[in-house]
Amino acid sequence: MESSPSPLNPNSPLPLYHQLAERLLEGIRSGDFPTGARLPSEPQLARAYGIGRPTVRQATEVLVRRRVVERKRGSGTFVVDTPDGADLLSLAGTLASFEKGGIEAETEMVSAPSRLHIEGEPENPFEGRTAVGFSRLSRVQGVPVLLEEIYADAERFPQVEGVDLSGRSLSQWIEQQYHMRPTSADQNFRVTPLDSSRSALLGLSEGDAILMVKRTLHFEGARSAIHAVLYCRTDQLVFSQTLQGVGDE
Amino acid sequence: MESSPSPLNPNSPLPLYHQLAERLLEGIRSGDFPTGARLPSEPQLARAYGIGRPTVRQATEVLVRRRVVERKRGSGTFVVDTPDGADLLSLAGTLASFEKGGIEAETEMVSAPSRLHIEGEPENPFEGRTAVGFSRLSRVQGVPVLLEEIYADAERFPQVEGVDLSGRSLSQWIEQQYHMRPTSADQNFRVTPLDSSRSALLGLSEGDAILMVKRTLHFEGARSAIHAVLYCRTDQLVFSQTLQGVGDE
DNA sequence: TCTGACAAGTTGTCAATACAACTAAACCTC
DNA sequence: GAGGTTTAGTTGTATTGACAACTTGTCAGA
Repeated sequence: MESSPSPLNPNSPLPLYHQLAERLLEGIRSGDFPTGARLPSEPQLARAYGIGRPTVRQATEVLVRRRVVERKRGSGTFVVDTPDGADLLSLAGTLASFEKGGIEAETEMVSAPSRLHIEGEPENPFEGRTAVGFSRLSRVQGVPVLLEEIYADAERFPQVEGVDLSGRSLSQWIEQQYHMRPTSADQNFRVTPLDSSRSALLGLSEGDAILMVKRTLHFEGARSAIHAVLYCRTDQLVFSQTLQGVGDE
Repeated sequence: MESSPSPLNPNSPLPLYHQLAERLLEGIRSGDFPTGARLPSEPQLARAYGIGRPTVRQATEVLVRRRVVERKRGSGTFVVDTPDGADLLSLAGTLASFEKGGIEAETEMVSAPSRLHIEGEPENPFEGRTAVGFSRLSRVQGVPVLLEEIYADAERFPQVEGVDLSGRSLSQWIEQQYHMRPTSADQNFRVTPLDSSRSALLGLSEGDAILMVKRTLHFEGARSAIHAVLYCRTDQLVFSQTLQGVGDE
């Protein structure tokens, strides 16, 4: 490790352990700590940043939980290989997963965000209420692969109406705008025949079977804040998912 | 809280924080702490069990991570509503999810575990090697809903061959037998036409579209240890999933 | 050259202590 | 009865310190 790093800011609203976690993450992302590299030991980090070892452990615990590093008793803390692939059905938003998986997708709005009164959709958490709804279609190499119909809580995120979301993740926009991240999601999967309008959008025939995923995202302090229905052309793209264990490890 | 609870065992190989986490979980599962109930405070638990508050916090952190409880600064630690439903496509095994969701499913073996040489299946991690393979069919109210073709690493889990897995989760069996839990899973989703043998098993017609999920489970120290192909009758059962955030919260 | 012992490092667990930030209930006043 | 203040509790963050369990590297002896 280089000479004494710049100190953490004890007056920051971010706790010290959090600041250190971000520092270490920066180091990993910048290539200072490539995959397989061993991080400075806990006592070393404690000395270098002038904090206690339990605080260092809390920082590395954050990275352990994110699967960025793993700790080996007696050996050290190592940077872990981050799995590739378009993790479209995991918690990260769909467009974020395209980016992460290195897939060039072009997304166009099918309908712009506007207030909709939701009726007759019992699985939609906004049933009987008003949501901001919009839809968009993603293509890979010109072929439609994903149609999304998205509903956001109009009261929670009133500014959604004015945003161009053709090229960006709604979750990322919410994180940037409201500093909230999805904490969990519920989704279910069905094979369903397409109606005529959706089949036209997706380049299929009416009645063709397609994978439909209904997803409800929960944010801290805002349960069921976003609902999305995804129509996935699994014949054109592998819709993958990585699940992480939730127990203590 | 009742009078002094029985003490934790400091000589146990399970750490104290882990023992306390299990005690609290027992209390939640037994109904002592129903949904919404407030757990004894951290100082109270520390006094009651004769341990330090950081150790209590470690115990409750385990339960926070499992989404069993949530902590509210200034208020306390509360038991969280555990979502219902058959979480079949999450990390827990399929049969475990039936049980958890209160769905009575009858499962029969279609083929018993036997050593198979895997050829011509590039997505199977045992391609070109020998795995222990078997298949089973689950019915709900007499209707087939799920066909599973499962492959386990023959070298890792040689004893699979002799086990009756018609009514029990392979993951749970592995945990019991080898003390290993799945740490993560990769899966992908496709809509595919059924061949004649599988359609017969599932009560469908050859060529009918079905949701096919290919899943690879990773255990500590045993990556890609189990591979399963699931054929899901989404017309007969809701195949749901709960995803948890991985970041620090 | 190999093996075993030892030393020095690592992470894992645990504790006491202190203060900050927050919540909820009780109490007092109008 | 309502509103504001105070009090006593809660969780969150942090520190110092200690010992256990493990790994790795070095060294000495066979």
